[in-house]
Amino acid sequence: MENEASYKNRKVISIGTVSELTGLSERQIRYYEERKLIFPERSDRGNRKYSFMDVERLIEIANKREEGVRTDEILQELKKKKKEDPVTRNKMIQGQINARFNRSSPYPKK
Amino acid sequence: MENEASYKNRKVISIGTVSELTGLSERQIRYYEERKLIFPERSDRGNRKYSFMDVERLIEIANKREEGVRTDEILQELKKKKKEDPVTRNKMIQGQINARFNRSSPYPKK
DNA sequence: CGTGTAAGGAATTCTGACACG
DNA sequence: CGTGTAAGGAATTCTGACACG
Repeated sequence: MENEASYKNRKVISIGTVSELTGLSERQIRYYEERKLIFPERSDRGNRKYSFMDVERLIEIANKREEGVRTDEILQELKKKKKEDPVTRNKMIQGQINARFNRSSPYPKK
Repeated sequence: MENEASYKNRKVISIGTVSELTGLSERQIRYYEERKLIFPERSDRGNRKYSFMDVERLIEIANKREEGVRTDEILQELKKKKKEDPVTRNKMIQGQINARFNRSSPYPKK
């Protein structure tokens, strides 16, 4: 249950550390959030928290930006990638299976 | 190269977050470091940084403490465990890999 | 021994805005 | 569009110490 993948998605890294890890300025990191490219969580008092997955995505974004790709183009690429990715399809199918399974459950949600 | 295990050992979590994750006070976390039970890294400005592995160890420590085990006893148990655990050898090798990985970071400590 | 707390300082993070372009 | 920066405030973290025990 507590597998390695869970570490990758836990939002526990603060923006200063993410800045060091990615080489991006905090300003850039916040801007990419504004452009819907990343979605950090917030701590109780409002500090952004990122996962290793977010850090990797930011590095990808940084690479694209170096090539001159605009943030809205990067956003489209990320959306497209999601659909094309064969793993995503499996997950979507799995989602449908789960949906059906849940629907036929003898224990309705309400 | 960028395997899941590396996430578990990267020291990127600040003490406030570790406190939330473990339920321990910052005072306690710093004290366990003083007693050589954990070894966080330091950021440029001297802020402690912990890994998920550290968080798990702290939870273990907290459980022992609840049972009334003293910190020096916990220290002995950890040492003993290290020798007995066949996985430890592999982790030590992983540690060397991480050390190399960190050394090649674009952001050296100094 | 293990942990709480007040103390003072230094560094972190946040938001909204102006600037350049 | 994308990013730098100064601004002011609020929360974070650090160390060394006193307290209780």
